[in-house]
Amino acid sequence: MSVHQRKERERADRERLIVATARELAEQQGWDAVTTRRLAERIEYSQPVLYSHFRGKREIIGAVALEGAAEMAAAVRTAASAADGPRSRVAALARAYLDFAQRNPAVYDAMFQLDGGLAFAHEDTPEPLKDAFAALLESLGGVAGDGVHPGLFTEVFWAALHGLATLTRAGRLPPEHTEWRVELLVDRLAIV
Amino acid sequence: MSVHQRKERERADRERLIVATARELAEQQGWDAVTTRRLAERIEYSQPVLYSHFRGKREIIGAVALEGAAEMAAAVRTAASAADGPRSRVAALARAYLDFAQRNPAVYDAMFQLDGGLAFAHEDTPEPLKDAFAALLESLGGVAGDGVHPGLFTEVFWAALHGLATLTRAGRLPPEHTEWRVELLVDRLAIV
DNA sequence: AGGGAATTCTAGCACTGCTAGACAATCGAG
DNA sequence: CTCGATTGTCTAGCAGTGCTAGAATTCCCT
Repeated sequence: MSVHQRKERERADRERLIVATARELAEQQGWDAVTTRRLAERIEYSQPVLYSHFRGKREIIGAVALEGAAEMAAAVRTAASAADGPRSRVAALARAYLDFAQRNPAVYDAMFQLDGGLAFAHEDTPEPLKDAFAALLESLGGVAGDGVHPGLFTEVFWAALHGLATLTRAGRLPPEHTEWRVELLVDRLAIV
Repeated sequence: MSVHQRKERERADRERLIVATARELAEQQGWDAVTTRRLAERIEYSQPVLYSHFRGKREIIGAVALEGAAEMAAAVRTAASAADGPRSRVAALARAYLDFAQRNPAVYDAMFQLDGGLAFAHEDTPEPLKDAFAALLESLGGVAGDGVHPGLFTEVFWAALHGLATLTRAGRLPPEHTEWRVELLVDRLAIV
């Protein structure tokens, strides 16, 4: 019985190793460099081992995305709770969001840019994704303004942050005045 | 002399055919289905012909993106000029933008999601891209509000639209209340 | 009509995600 | 402690990708 448990533990360890290695490789050299061969070589197993843990590359991306969602939710909550007053809390949330996207570009891609095979906006959406949205809602729901549905407001605010994050990182927006853009966004959208 | 001209004309025709076919194929079956082999087969030439017109697949995507940028600029200008009053003009612009993204998903991907090898926010940015931004600026610069740089305001508004477009299309936002989101965005961001 | 230049195609490289089937390690029963 | 069976892992390969060298063809001009 104990042998079986040990094996399961080792298997779970290896699965975590795969996800962590994929993430590391993606952050270092981009997702294009994350091939099944390179990934297998880095974890010191052969390719087919990957397929005994995940259905395919897409599911590995999905696993990185879920990990990232949990971290982002935590980062956003931490930043929001450290601020006082609704205005500065929203601003802190926005900065934390953009900061996370900039510091973990590959993870952010896994979450929103690539196909990780994850369902969104359904009841079968994985818990970490729903929780990440909930983390935004907690701080944003209160500044939606009268008669505006908190969820809808959060969606719009989130979309704006997402747009800033992706356009900036893709070189579509000059990276200089990021802080001013955040200020403008918070000042206009949030009703304090 | 005239023979040479005819050849150049035919060559230009073929180049347009390549771009149009790539776009068509991408809209029909997604960019993943646009392989050099399939594309070559559809234009009834062999693969290497593609490389006598473009450096590679990336440049073909870039060509589709430029075509799309020109069309989007036109669509935005048309919608804006048909509206009266700054408020409804901004709303019309926003709807036109999101409408374009929804109706031409592959083109929108070529412009903003994929790597078309295009430079942004530099002086060597291709003209159609600069003009598309200019089209937004024309209608948005006037509602930036006192003391807010029109270009910066346009960037933020654009980012918000881009976020809505991508998150909606990727299934990250439920497609229902799109119109409400637009209303909220325009009401809050634009100062009329 | 035929030499020369421009154009196009055939065939192939190194790579991708993924998998069937051969092989090796491990476990439980006698 | 040994042996058969099960589990786990690897080797080798498939069909596909973007891209290119060099052969083959077509076309133009004298």
